[in-house]
Amino acid sequence: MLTNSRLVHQTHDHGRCIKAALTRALDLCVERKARMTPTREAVLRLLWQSHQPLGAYQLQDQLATLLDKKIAPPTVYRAIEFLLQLGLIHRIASLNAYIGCPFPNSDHSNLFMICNNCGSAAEVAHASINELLQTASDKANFTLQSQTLELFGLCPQCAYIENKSK
Amino acid sequence: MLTNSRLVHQTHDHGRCIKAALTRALDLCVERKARMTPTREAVLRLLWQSHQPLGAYQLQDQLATLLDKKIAPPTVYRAIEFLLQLGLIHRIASLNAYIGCPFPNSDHSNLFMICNNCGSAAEVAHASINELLQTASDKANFTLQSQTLELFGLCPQCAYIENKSK
DNA sequence: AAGTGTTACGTTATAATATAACATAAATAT
DNA sequence: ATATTTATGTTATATTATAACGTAACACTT
Ligand SMILES: [Zn+2]
Ligand SMILES: [Zn+2]
Ligand SMILES: [Zn+2]
Ligand SMILES: [Zn+2]
Repeated sequence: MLTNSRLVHQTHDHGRCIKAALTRALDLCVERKARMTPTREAVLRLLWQSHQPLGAYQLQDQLATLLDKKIAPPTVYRAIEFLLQLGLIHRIASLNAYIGCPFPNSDHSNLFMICNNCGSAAEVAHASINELLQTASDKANFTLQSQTLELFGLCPQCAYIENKSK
Repeated sequence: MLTNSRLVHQTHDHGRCIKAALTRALDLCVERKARMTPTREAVLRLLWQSHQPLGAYQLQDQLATLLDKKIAPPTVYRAIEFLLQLGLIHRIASLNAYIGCPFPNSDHSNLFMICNNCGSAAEVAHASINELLQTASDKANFTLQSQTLELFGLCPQCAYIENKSK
């Protein structure tokens, strides 16, 4: 079970998260002969600014500040599309939002644990869940191609606080 | 494993599906002292007209025909909201679309198998998947409250046709 | 039956998310 | 240098969803 769940839900040296993500991204770009442009890098940075998914228009706002110029929606969506293609980020369908992928190299069917209270989202690659989904698909004669798996609830921190206040 | 997958992906007496859904809905309304109005019933009918999820604006179009009058978005969304509350329909987040629930009584965390080719969606309540998701959440100290689980691929029929044509 | 509160619907406007279409600029290849 | 590809700028618009406020229908009390 590959996950960034500990990290996401605890205070940590977050500068490292960002730096590591950028390094991975640059490596992947070299490998795939893709170009990491300023806009694309800025979007990736913003998506790693926190462990909370951001919407396209939140990104747009923050890009204006970061790049010090107005960016129109198509540009934002193009950068998002590019990063999605490379597997550097994911889309959280139930939130219409995007988040950096902590392990873009490993070919994974991912799962997210999203906190209803603080909005943080941890990614989990859980082999046995994926196997079970595959088995269930097989049994139904369904040819599984992709999946959206988003769990909502309370992260450890928020659950702790909630319990305390009772 | 509770599922309507066989039914969804095969030709069947679909009138029965619709009739059964309406009966269940009316029963539930009596039980909950909720009102099944013409608009609400029409939306439910439309969502059972096929086993494919429909978007709110598709519903709007079809409502115009079915009720023989123009219906504005808020009315459509109100009916959707009502049916969602009663658990009579589900929202498919990755499609922004809605579909009738085949077993609204059983308290279930559901899963959908959605065909990328024909758009049909089967619902599956799979206890061991849910248990595993619960276990994974527990391990991560995550308090699971709800889930979105949508599998995309090819339904048996479409997979069969695809194989044949190769 | 009349009055009262509640629930649902009508209507208009608008918010939020996403893409189409076409022009320009920058990078890469020949 | 020129041609080709790739990325971005720009304008307009499509798609999904909700806010706000008024009216009508229903249901309960008296
Ligand atoms: Zn971090
Ligand atoms: Zn939290
Ligand atoms: Zn049917
Ligand atoms: Zn199909």
